[in-house]
Amino acid sequence: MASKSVLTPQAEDFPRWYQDVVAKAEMADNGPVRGTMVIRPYGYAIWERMQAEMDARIKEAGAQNAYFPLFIPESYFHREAEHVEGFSPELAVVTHAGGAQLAEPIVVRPTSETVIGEFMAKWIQSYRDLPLLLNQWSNVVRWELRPRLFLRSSEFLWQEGHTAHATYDDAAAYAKRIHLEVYNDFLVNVLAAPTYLGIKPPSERFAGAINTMTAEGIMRDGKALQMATSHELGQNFARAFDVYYQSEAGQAELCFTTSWGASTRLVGGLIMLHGDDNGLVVPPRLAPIQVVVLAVRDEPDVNEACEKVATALKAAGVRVAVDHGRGSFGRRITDWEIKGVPLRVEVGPRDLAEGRVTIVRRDDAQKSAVALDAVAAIAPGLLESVQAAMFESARRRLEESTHDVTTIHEALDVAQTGFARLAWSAVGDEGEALLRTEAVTVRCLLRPDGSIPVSDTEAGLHCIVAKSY
RNA sequence: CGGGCUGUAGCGCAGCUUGGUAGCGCGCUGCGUUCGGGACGCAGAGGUCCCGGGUUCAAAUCCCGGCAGCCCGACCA
Repeated sequence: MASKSVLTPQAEDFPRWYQDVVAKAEMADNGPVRGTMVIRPYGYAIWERMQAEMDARIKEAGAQNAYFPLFIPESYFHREAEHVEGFSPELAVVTHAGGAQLAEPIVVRPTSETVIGEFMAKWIQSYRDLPLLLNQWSNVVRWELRPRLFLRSSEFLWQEGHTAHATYDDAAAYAKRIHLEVYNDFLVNVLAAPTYLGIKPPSERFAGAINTMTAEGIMRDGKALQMATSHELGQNFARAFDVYYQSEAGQAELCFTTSWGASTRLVGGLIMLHGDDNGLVVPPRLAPIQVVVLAVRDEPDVNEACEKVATALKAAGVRVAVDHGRGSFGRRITDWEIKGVPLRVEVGPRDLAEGRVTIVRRDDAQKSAVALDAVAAIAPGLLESVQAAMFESARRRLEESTHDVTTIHEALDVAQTGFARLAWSAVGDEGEALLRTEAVTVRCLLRPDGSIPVSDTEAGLHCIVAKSY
């Protein structure tokens, strides 16, 4: 009867806890090839919810979905010097196909700036064709040296947006719009993930970008995770792929491009941001299953009441699952807790005799007795309050884990367990080098009021320094 | 690519020192009893002991050579 913990406690061994959650919540398995990942139905359902929420916001921002090939000619990568230098070490390259060696090796895309640049050049003729706003949902391959499920797999799923604009200002404004209206809106309102929004220092920029925006979240072990990123590519890729347009004045002008992405890494972020010693905790607006209706006993009366509650919840727009399977009640509770379903409705003969059921919140384990007929009316509001409480508690953790310091050495100290915030001018190249000796990096630069700078050369910038995934 | 470690049932491991019938826990199958916080009994299924070679009457065990994986660093959505 007595339950010992199913998962390794976070405080004992955080990485082990993470692996336990991924396995026991049936989210993913390691694939047969090193670093690859099999995403199981529950993990994929969560990703599909992320996709749906982000896709709607991307379309709202005016971008259209398209699809470009997995295979890219190797020569494309050599057209942008920084890009090839940055990505070469992690490319998977096809040298043989159809039983023969290929004349030119084919790269399995690590990202698609190059191939999309090639086609932008074809499609853009006039200023009337701009801006061109594209997005694709795809898989990409990066041969990482130390893979971890969801956080850093050799192959991962993501969306990558690619846009072309007539002016620098228009490109910069669009990249920022995506960062705020797609990513931050999703992170705050769906994932309940507070982050620091800022720009990367030059050393951490995307290979080929002139400016990279990031959203840096804090995980429960105090490490940072980049949750999404938006790049201003300037004219670098446009120049490499001849993306010109004819202006109103009839002149040939080079476009300005952007790219931006969010990946299945967010699933790993979800686990480490909200998860506790009992498993995953999924924010209600994200959850593929928002409420599980649980029969205490597998008996006709109880099952009938479960179906009734579930039907009412569905009618109220709630995503619901019913569990009147066999097996002990305790075991089934534990399983649903590990999966992080926000609300559990327990239906048992004892409560039922009084016309009641018990509702249990996943986030704080609070139980309340509710009239059978009132569940559907109460649940939506309760889900919203769980959502709000989860964001608030994550926001407080972020705030309490961030410490203002003045020197690099203090920053190093703080970064062992959390985030250090200090003047960017106090860091410099030597400071960054020193931080690196302890696996600490500058996560982002931001203005004192927390807003996103235009460039790293702005005066008076702060920076966030931490260990990261 | 440097340093440390490990390959035995689906998963986690013992057995190896001292060679001799392949084991334990969890999981899985069947039946029964259970079910308000990981239930229990009984009966079962499941193995190229990472691969190749050597020593030996006999190798999971000893020797040689491969291969794979994990952890720590450099890289990274």
